[in-house]
Amino acid sequence: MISLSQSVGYAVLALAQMDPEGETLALASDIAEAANIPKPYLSKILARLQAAGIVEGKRGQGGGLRLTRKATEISVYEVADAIEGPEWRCSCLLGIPGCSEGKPCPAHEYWGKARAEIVETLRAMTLDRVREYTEAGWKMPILT
Amino acid sequence: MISLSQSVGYAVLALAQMDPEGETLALASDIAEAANIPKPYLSKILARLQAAGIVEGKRGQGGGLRLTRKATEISVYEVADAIEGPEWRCSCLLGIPGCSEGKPCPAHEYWGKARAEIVETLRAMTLDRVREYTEAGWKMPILT
DNA sequence: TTTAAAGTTGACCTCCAGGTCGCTTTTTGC
DNA sequence: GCAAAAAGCGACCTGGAGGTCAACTTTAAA
Repeated sequence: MISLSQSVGYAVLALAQMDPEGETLALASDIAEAANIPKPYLSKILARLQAAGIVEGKRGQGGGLRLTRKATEISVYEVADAIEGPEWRCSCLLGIPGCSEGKPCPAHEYWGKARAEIVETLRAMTLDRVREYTEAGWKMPILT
Repeated sequence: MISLSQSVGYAVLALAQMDPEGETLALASDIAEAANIPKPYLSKILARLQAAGIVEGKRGQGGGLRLTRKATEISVYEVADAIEGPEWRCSCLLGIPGCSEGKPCPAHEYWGKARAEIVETLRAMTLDRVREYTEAGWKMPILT
């Protein structure tokens, strides 16, 4: 498998459901339903996003969650950092432990360039871009 | 993490240790030592490579393993198929279950192109190319 | 024919991502 | 002040990847 973790996908989709201006509050349960994410699991994801300062929660009746910045200023790159930690950018294509600039694996040079392009794309992929897809009718597929 | 599994890396490195002409037999324990792979785990990897017809084992005293084809004719792509199954090529960048052509996720189009390039590179990355690195002194780093 | 060298196999262990549950805490409206 | 509504938190379960072990089978050399 060549991909980010499922949790990052959930996080991106959840954030794309929220008010792009970061003004009105959304309920965690509404987000979970809209994005088709198990509610309890979404809580944990939101906790990480909160720790990273991407969302802000308000407790109590009438509470909810909102983006701390506008959707145009939040990238998938940043979300991946918040969920997986910054190491996700440093992985080796062949999964070889200890592979690094000093001890490059046979695929290191190629993968370094390809990964840099992917990272750049993810940096440019902001939440408002993702919203274009979700607003165009895309729904998280339901698990079997 | 964006990478293939560690097992694929082990498999590639193990194969790169063997006679590129597929003639002389190599001992599993020698391969394990040369490539710095836990011996018992290597056995399981070799079993899969054998099931895929990439290597051939000969039992008994004086036995060992050899490539069934020349190193120039075996690609990392093929090895990944043997170890992970053919699904590794179809994964979604965001790890979203059910993402497909019919139900593309917001990163689907971009990732489809990027993945195709990666796959092409892996197809062109044959074992003899990998050997160039290992012969140039590269060693699998030792785990802590 | 024995024996030691080699690969083969299945059971088992550990760790982590993904996922679930129920309780706790905070806040608002009445 | 109290009850309901919301987020927050910690314990727990599950499956698969990575890894280990010991027993088993095959085979060639002595």
